[in-house]
Amino acid sequence: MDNSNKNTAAQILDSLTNDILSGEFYPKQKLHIKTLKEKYNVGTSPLREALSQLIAKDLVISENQRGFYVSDISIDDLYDIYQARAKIESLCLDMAIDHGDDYWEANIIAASHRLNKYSKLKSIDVDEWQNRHSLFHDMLVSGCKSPRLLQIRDSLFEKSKRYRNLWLKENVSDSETLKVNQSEHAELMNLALERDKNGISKLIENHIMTPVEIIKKSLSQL
Amino acid sequence: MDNSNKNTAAQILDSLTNDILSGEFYPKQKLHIKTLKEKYNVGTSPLREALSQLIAKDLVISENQRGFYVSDISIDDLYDIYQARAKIESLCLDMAIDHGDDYWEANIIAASHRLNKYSKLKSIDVDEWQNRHSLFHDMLVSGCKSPRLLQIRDSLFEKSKRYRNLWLKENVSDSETLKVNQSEHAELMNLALERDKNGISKLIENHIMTPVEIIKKSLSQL
DNA sequence: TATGCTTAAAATGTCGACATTTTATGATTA
DNA sequence: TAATCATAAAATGTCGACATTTTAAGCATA
Repeated sequence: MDNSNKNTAAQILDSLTNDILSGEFYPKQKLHIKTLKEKYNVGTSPLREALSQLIAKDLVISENQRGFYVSDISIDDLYDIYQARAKIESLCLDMAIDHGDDYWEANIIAASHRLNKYSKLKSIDVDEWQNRHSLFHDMLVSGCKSPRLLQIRDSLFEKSKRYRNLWLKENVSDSETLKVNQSEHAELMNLALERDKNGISKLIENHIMTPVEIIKKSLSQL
Repeated sequence: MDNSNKNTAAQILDSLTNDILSGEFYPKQKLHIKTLKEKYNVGTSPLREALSQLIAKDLVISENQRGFYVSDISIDDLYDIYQARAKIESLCLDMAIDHGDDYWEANIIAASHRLNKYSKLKSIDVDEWQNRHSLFHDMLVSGCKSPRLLQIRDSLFEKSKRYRNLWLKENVSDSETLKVNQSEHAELMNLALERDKNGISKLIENHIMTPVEIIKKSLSQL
């Protein structure tokens, strides 16, 4: 957020990441050094440093002497990422139920309330809904005290954003979908508070996998 | 392995990674640009690109204008990484049991045989044992067809190497430990072939967590 | 002695230039 | 016409220099 304390490389990393996730750069697109330098008004070094980090994050691939490319997307990858997300989320919830305390419960209830209220509005801003939605799920898994697993969860979620964007635009305003979605959130909260591992495991995997079919359709139309 | 087709940055990345994992650079050590340039005989750009990738892999941290440091290790992190590894490995095995076919079974049996034979030798080369051991576990999870989960598994395993090295030197030659270890491997194979998810889940988590206590001791002596 | 300030040394991060490799263009030949 | 080769253009990857920031040293002051 606050770029004032970041060096050029870190700032470009943010911009590039955002531009890839949002789809401004399309999959497999060649990323010409010269073009990027002009676009972001920077020199070679910080740009290449940012690209190097994106390579490690699998958002960019490179071939020696042949430059950089936005990594590809595919239906297989879509399915794989969401599948992995579902399993990891389930794992985190499992551990959260083991370790969650009163504050964990309270945070879930509060986040649920905020999401609930907003979902009932007539006109919904996608970004705001997304914030509240993310926060609700964050609170659910926050009881899982494993930094590494939560980090993996974050990184998978970030990767899924490229696909997720296709879904959000189409469905967050669809009230029928939203209603189903919202009842699942209520149920998730109940199962968490009841510490029902098996129940929440099944539900969360389904919940996360829900968009996949819709995204798959959008994808095959491209 | 074959560096001929890699650019300087990629080569240094390998060297740096290895030197950090092996402990040649100790935790929290300052990584002076100038020193590294002389050590690896390279210029600024490829060096900083390699460091950038190590940042993304959490092996290096950096503060703007204050340089690069080897990321720290701790008992908490040791525990967290191994815990995460145990859970992910269990998850992969679960999926492998769902999807594994005859070839999967055959590969497990073959890898088990190779590990078995080598473990019975009087003098054991740590590297060779490590190779066969890794391959056995690789075969077990290979039935899990999720590239992302396997990638996460690899990355966690790499991170654990910094700690694992402390254990290996002390215990791979200890015949008593090795015997227990070996019987667990046999049991893992049986459970996989019998498709016993619950059984293998418990065993693998224990198996992976075994070294933690020993490493913890080594760590607190440092 | 301890604290704060000034100045010098060292280190970081960025830039533009250059050498090398790849790609595109166009001519030559079968 | 198609294929091959030579040449020119473009792009990549590396280097060393330079500006900026941080750190250390030395000095003065309380």
